[in-house]
Amino acid sequence: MPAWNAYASACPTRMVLDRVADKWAVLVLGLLTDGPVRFNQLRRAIDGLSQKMLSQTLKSLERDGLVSRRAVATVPVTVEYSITPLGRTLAATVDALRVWAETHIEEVLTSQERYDAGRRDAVSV
Amino acid sequence: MPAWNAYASACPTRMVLDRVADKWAVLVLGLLTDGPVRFNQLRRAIDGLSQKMLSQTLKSLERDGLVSRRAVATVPVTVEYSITPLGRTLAATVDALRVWAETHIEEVLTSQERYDAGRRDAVSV
DNA sequence: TGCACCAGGTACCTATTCGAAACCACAGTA
DNA sequence: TACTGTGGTTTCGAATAGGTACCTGGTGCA
Repeated sequence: MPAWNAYASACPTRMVLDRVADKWAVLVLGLLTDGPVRFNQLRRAIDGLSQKMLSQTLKSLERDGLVSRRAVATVPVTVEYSITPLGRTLAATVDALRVWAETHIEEVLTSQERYDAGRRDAVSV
Repeated sequence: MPAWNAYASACPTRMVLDRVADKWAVLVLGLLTDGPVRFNQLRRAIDGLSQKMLSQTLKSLERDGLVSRRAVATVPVTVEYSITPLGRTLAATVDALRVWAETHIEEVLTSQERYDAGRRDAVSV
């Protein structure tokens, strides 16, 4: 355990941020917490998500071991995606972020309004 | 409190993710937890950060009420940036994410290696 | 006089990203 | 025969992010 330094470039923790930064990834991860979902089910569930981005996102998530893919030899070959235990722990952590957002969003919005309304009074030279 | 739905597009919590997605923002926020820092101090502290991105990042952070800006009328006019109480709570939450990354990074890397080494055996048709 | 440093702003240019859409093979249905 | 739905891949083009470089403008220093 080399005690990763987040301030060094090329830090592995940066990768986690990149994954969380991907809005589709967190949405997919969130949907999968309730159980396995098929490809086109996901596509229809998340508005604005193209099949390209979905397959790309799922590939990344699978590569990171956050979701698992299972192809079922049904009539037209359906593919089931489910969240892994590891993915579940990340989803829980991201959820903490969601809680923060819900808790403090009003403060942030208030600050933004004050800022956008020209905070000339805030200039404390 | 409308119980924000993260699955609806244009959700405010999305904004929080976008902010966390900005690697420079989290790094700046992290540096400011130790105390006020000046503009060029930040720039020198974070390798690879251009002044354009720094000023852009600081502006966003200030707009969101996460950091506060204070211009000091010293010899060549220095500007001091410090973290706000609100910013500190976000930094703490993001820190949880960092902890997750440090804890599980090896699992993720292992998974990636297995994936990249051609997981033909994983095809379970 | 010329250079450097402070805190940025601005213009340009490139690389990545991402959506739209076409294409794939297969099988059931009308 | 033609169309639908399954799970994707590929290509194209537009938008955006972000780095480089140059600008202000005041001041101390050589």
